[in-house]
Amino acid sequence: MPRVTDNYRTARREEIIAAALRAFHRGGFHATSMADVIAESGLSAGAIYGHFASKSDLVLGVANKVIGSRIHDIEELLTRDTLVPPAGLLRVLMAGMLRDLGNPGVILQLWGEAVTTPEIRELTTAVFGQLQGTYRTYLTTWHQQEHGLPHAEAHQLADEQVALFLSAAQGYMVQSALLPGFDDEQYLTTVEKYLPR
Amino acid sequence: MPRVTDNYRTARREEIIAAALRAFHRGGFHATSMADVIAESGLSAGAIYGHFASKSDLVLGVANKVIGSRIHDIEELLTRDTLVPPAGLLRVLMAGMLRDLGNPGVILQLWGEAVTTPEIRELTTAVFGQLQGTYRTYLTTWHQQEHGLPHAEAHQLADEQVALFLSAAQGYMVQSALLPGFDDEQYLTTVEKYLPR
DNA sequence: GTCTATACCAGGATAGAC
DNA sequence: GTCTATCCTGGTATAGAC
Repeated sequence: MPRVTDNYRTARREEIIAAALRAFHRGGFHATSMADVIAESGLSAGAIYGHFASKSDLVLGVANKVIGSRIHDIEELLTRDTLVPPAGLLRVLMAGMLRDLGNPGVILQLWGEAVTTPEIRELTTAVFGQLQGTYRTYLTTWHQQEHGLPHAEAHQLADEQVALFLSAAQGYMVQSALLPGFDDEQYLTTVEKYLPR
Repeated sequence: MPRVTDNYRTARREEIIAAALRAFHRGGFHATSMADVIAESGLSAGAIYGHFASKSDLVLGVANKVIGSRIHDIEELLTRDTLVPPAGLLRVLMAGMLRDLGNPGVILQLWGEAVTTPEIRELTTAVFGQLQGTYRTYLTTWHQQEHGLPHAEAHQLADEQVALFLSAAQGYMVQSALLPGFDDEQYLTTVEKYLPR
């Protein structure tokens, strides 16, 4: 089992995915043809179909990439031991998203796609689950440490507050993608001010 | 200028739009073919192309319908003189949306589409603008009446809080469409509890 | 593994009769 | 205004050489 070849394969896949992401970023999933992706990648049809069985397979690959980065961010956050306020999580997540996506539009497209495409839906469900879980854990710890609540109480509080933070994240994405004069700094400040601390 | 004919025309258009909405609701904008819409409407290709120039024209018609209902809801709310708490607005808006959409998925698809299609984007921008404006007005009045704040102060407060309510609405849609165990009543209760009153 | 060239088809749109 | 039948393009995917 040739080790070098494996590395090569995955590298090529990444390369293609990156190109596809750029292309989709411009035109969305459906308006973008394989020819566009091919042009963007600088490769050929044959090369791409050697790595991805179909266009939807490629879309799935891109979705995994986009969403995998989020999961990575979350896990990275969990390894830290300094406890920033819950709203701070939001800052980190949104910054991470902008960093490696450039623009939150692709996320909205993914959500739209998730409504009707089972595979994509599974992905988004998984991420929301992760996000939920992370925030729940975070908030529970937070309420214990910061307000000295017993675990059970902290947990219950966390449980009911999770949805708000989820909304704050989702609202950020929608508004930054579609609201002309969106001011992200202003938004995050407001969230910090009003969401539970 | 035949008056009856005009009524007839718009009625047909509505009929077609309703059928298209049902079809899109099942399969999304892109996976749904004109053949699907035609079957769903019980009409023929010729009939539909007599009323809509193209598929994207039809999508635009559907978008206008979906989004027009929201604007109508908002205006309806503004005519009332009893002032419900700001979070109550949310209740009414979400209920209205579910009433005549059945399911918020189409909204997510619309957002995804808005990212790359200028005409759809204009529509969503318009609605967000309306929503923003409505909430701003509402919150301003609310803070004056409920907390006796002077207008300027109330206005400023309203200004910074708007984004939160927008997020609450957007989060509701995303979560109810894509989060398996979403409990809408629970969500609204939480929003009422934590968002500014 | 990658290239070029091409087969093949889904589906949007139209022509022409009624 | 609406119908049926059909055209035709854009775009996915493959065949076969290198």
